[in-house]
Amino acid sequence: MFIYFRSMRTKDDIKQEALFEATVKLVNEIGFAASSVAKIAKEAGISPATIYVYYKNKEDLLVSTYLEIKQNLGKALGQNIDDTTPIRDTLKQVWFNMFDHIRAHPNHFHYTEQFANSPFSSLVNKKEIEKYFEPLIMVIMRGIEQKIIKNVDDNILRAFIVHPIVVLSNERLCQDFEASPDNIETAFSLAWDAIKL
Amino acid sequence: MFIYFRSMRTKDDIKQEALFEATVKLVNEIGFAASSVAKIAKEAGISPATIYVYYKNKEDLLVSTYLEIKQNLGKALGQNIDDTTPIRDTLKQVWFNMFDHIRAHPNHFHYTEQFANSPFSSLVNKKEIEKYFEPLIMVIMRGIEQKIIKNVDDNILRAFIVHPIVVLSNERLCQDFEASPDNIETAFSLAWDAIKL
Amino acid sequence: MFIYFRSMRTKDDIKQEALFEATVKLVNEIGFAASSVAKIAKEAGISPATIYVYYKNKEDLLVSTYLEIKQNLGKALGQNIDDTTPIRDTLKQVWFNMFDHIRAHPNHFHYTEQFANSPFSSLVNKKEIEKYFEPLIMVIMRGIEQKIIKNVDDNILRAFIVHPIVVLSNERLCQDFEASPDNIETAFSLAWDAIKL
Amino acid sequence: MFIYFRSMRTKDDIKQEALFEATVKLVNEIGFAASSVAKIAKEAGISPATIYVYYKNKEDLLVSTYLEIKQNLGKALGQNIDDTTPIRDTLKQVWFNMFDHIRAHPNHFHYTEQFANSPFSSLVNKKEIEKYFEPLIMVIMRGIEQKIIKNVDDNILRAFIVHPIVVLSNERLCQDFEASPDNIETAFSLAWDAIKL
DNA sequence: GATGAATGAGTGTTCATTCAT
DNA sequence: CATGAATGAACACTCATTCAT
Repeated sequence: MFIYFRSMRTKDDIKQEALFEATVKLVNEIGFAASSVAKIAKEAGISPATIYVYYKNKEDLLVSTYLEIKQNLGKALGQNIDDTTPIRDTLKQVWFNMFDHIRAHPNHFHYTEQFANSPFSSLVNKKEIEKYFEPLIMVIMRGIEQKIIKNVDDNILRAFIVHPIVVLSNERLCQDFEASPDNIETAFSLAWDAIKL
Repeated sequence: MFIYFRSMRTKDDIKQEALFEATVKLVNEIGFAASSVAKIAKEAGISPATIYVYYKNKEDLLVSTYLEIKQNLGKALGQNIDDTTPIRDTLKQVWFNMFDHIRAHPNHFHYTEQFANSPFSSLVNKKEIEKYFEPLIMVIMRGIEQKIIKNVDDNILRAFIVHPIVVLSNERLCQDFEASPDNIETAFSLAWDAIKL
Repeated sequence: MFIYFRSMRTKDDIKQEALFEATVKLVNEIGFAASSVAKIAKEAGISPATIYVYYKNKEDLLVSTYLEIKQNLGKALGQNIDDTTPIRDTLKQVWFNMFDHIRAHPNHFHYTEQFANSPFSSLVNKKEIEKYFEPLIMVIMRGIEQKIIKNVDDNILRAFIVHPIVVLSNERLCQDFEASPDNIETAFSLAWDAIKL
Repeated sequence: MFIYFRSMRTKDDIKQEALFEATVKLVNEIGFAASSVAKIAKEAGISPATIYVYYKNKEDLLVSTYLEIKQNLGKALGQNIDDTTPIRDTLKQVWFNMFDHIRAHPNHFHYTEQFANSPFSSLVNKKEIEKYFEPLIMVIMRGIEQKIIKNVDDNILRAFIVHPIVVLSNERLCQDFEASPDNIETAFSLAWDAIKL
């Protein structure tokens, strides 16, 4: 009976998963612009026509893949966080969560970087993406209220508490950076110095 | 006859300049992936075949355009800087130089952002690019030596003293950020807090 | 159990009827060439695969639809006709029958016009179609025998007593023609003048 | 020098002519819907990509081909006509002109029939086409004014004086009709009987 | 130096049809 | 009986690049 259920696992899921992995892998290997439908299909071991059984078109495939990755990242960020912990410790936890997640899924991260600079980028609802990162935003707001964090423009704060992680994780920008716990901790202390009052 | 030669030489330069502008403009308007040789040629008012008189191929055109922009940025960064000024003031000058340059040439900046995430990115010699930014690097090194700036990994320092400008200037990342002198000054104070000892 | 079988048979008929209507509707709306199997199936509310339960292939579906329409037209033409009525009155009755039928089923008519100019046209047996129009042909032959109608080539007679109706009913050819009873009667008088001795 | 001029005949014209002929030939042989860009290119002995050097897209190729044929037909219709000839004789001349032209270019005629029932048909300006047939229209109007031709709806008159030619020339509609001078003359006499007062 | 013409290779996408369920 | 899944073949079209002039 168990085996029956396993075999019932619809081909849907298998193919769709293969497509997701193939898409991410190919974008990592040959870049976004060069990742054609035909090549993705070949990598996934299916016919190009089959992609259109699962997705409306290429855009749908790429955007869906992006959203899934972003959602997973959002989930990972909010782990092991509670309201009772001091602001600094909470931010540090988020900081490490992000580094850990990116190191565990480097090519997922690379995919999002590529996607964000592609023409498809404008098709995703930024507000919806931001939803995934609400926990982080809330902590920062609490810090401002408690006069622990500088009360400056949101964008500026994020440029120092979020983007440095992105930059340091980006192989293209920081080719020789070793993401050791020490280095990550050091980087966080700079970020904290930047935003703390 | 002399005039003929003169006009021939002039024409060259005009064409090459037109190509540069057309390339940057088109990448800004329709994105990197959609900027085909044919469209660039049309925008520049020349035949696609003529591009191959000036550049070996499309890659050469795009990379050359990138390098020229980067070189100009490097030059702009080093302006009004001398060894006698205090480290903080020097860095602040560089910081404002960069903001001013990006605001004066927003689509040059946008081009480099697009280029950096294209498949052509890997073709440029990073070391050569870094050369353009030597003045900035020297100042930071002096700061470390003088125990004014934290003695940490290069990449980390740059993530806080260079990339925040890039992030804040990127319309996609900071859609609603107003690059007012006040905001830029504030952002610099955070950057300085991050790296100063 | 009995009811079950009944409902199964009914369902068949419903599907086939839905397919007929969907085919005609789609050809009217998007044209013959653009009417794919997938779209017809969607319009009929069934799976594309189901079409192949009822028809051998696309060609079979389209040809069958054509033949059914033609048969209905043939039946309509022969209504209210008998041998005792004078030739002219009989022809006039047929003439009006045809106009009435076309106006009652404009998209059936449009379908046949589209079909006739499609690659599938050559697949239908012209003789079989002609069978449907035997009554009309018989009247004309009687008219010739009775020396009331000119004794000329069949094709010529038909070009004046049948095709004018088709032409005048064709929206593409006669965009601004109003098929009022007066106009139809007038048109018939021209047709009669053409063929009468 | 003559040879020089001959060799100067731009490749343009040769290819464009080949494309015209290939398009018409293919539509005659396999029908409008089945005439793909690739097949037309192959028939013309060029690469599919080359078609896009001469025409904006498939639609442009097909519409241009149609317009050229229609224009030629229009020119042919108006030959050997003057205002002094009696109405009937003039119409007869036009009638024969049309038959002659269609018989001289049967596949040009077949192409227009196919085109008119294609989705591209709606893209041509009907008024512009009608311009080509102005001479014929003028003669009919003169006939009405002189009370020689019945004063009825334009569409009706055309259904009897123009379309019979089209019908009789259409192999699909009149498979076994022999377009002998006698038959054409006979057909004209029916047409005249239809429209004359 | 400059280009119009030409193209093989590729693009994303839809097609009619089959088949296991 | 009915269908979701799957696909090879075809579709219209664009690509970067070459070459004769």
